[in-house]
Amino acid sequence: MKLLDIGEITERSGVKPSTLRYYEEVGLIQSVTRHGLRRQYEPQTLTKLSLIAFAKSAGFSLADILGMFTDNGQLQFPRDQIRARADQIDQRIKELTTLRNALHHVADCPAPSHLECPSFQSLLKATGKRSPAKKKPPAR
Amino acid sequence: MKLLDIGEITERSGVKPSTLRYYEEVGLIQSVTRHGLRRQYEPQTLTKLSLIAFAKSAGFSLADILGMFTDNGQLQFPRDQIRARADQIDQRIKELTTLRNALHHVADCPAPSHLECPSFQSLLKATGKRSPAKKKPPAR
DNA sequence: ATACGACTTCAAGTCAACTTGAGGTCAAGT
DNA sequence: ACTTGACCTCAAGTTGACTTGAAGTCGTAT
Repeated sequence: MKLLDIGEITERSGVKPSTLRYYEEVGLIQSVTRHGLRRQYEPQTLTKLSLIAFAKSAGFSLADILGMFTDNGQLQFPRDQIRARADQIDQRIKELTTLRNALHHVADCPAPSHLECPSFQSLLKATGKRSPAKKKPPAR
Repeated sequence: MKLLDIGEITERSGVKPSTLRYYEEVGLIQSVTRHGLRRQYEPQTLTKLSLIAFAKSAGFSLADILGMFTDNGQLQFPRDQIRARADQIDQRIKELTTLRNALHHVADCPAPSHLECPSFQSLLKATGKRSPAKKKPPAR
């Protein structure tokens, strides 16, 4: 089985060497051996990196992702967690949709200043009033 | 015109005192005077905070938001910027929708391991292959 | 007059996910 | 034998948006 240099991994995955070393440091990936000092990776590392990119784009943190691999390196992406995340994303989509509609409205609204636009005002109320405790959207 | 203590602003806006001081430090809000050492805010600061919360949730940074206020403190939310942001959000919505559908599929897919699900594989390819340069979604 | 508690300042710390920089190593090509 | 350049390590820096902590001030109620 042919092993890959870090440069090759970078080229084929788009993930920078510094990031790869960082991922190794936090335990996300491993290099199987060294050629001199140089890390040698198994080709399947590329798949793993795709997996990581995917999970990241789904809003999982690196720590979350770390938990998705079993001790023997197998993927274990619990289905209920996936569903939960899908629901969060759904929620986020709804928020963003409201936001986008609001923005479109504001952009087209003939009121001289946005503050005078009634929709904008009620939008402000809606955005500003919720959650005097937490502010972050569920899935970034 | 009745002025408000920082505690009152906090209570009515949900924004913590430390955050309010920070916002003042970066020039987003101002306190009009002091009562002893204590900042006193005009009531319209609450509106401004709603505005800030709104813009933040639309994906604008504090620096962006700072640029939306003129020197005399008036709101100036350029319509073309708004449209551009709306389009970015639209794009993000599409990405998230794809993602959500993919997640739902994966959660329901009968393949024993996700890696064996063909849709998941092509999904990985799609997520992992784009942009060997930049990785961040446009509007978080 | 004194205590209380709500505020104040300022510097430093936090978080995630990396990136940067200085200085070093090593295998392969000439 | 030597140069090249791709890699290495390790500590420290970066970013944005705050938060925390220690030590101090002040108005108001008792």
